[in-house]
Amino acid sequence: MYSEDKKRHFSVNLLEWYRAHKRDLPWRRSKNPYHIWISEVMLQQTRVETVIPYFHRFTEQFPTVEALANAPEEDVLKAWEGLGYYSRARNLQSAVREVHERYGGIVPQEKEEISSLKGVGPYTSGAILSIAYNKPEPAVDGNVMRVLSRYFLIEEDIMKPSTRVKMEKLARELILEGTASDFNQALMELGAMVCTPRSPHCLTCPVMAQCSAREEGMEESLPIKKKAKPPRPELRAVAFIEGTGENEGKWLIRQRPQEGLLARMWELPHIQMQSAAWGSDQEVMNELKDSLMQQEQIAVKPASWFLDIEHTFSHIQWQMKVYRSQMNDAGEWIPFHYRWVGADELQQYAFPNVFLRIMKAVSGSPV
DNA sequence: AACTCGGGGGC
DNA sequence: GCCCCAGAGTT
Repeated sequence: MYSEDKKRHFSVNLLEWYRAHKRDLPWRRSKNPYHIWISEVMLQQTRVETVIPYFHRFTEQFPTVEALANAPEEDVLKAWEGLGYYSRARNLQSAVREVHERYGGIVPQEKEEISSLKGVGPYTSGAILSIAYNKPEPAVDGNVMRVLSRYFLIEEDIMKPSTRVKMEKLARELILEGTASDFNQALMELGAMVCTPRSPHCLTCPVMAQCSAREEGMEESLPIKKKAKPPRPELRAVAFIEGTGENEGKWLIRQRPQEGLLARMWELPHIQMQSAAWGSDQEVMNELKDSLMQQEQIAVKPASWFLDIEHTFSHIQWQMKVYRSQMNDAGEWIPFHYRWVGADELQQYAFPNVFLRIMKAVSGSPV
């Protein structure tokens, strides 16, 4: 495969570089496996700078396995609000509850046991075992695949599972005796700070001397990655409903379904529309009124256009029109997953970011 | 193997 | 706009 000299040069120099240049990150200040675990789940597909404030709040609110295991799920979701991929939060709490009950609150050190926990895949299991327990397991994420694909000039599509398996085998071989914790973090640190996706800083790289991509002038064209499909557009009409009578000063919100996109989070009532019906505001408001009556049995009166807003997920793009609305009759019956809430109560409910933006635009202040 | 699942930062 | 980010689960 690759020469022992090339591999050793990589491991030795990368490790030395990391110990001199590593960033002072909150989750590097202890080896608490539970805290390492939280950080690794938050960091999935999420930047370090984004995670830092969430990590501080989360570990303060749920400082131990027991604290998170005993917390109401809605509190956990609220603490995750804005971070995205909310199944991460639900899976984390579910897994922490299993650790609490089955393992006495001790994060397991066996690969099979930790890998069986919800939300703990190949990367996260390796990251926890190596970083917290210094076990010689690979932790291959996007950073690592970029670094390895360049240094060893690997031209396989990193989106393919088979490529990740190959990278894990290689990464495992690179771990020197007793250095797994620092080495795995060093790989990711190099990818984040030096071997960046565009314009890598090769002149400051500790392993430039034997980097194959650098030798071939290919560092900018690796790794190879197939393009993702563009998100599909969806048209949605939103009713921003202000209460009257006994509900004066309150807004009508509803909880999303238990499964699927943004599961169990709260939102403003809205409907999806077909492009054929996506016409004038008057036509959209009529459709909004009729559909909410048919689908939810609530009598809403859309009154005036308020805002157009777009929100892009990984696979869907919501194009939304928001209408100021009222109910036909104050105090009317509403379905069980609906709720009238005042401005002070809104802070207890977890909302997807797009609805936070809408409510902020309406109220002129953060909710 | 393809799809689902958020949101933001950097260029 | 586009890409990518300390990915995992489901089909």
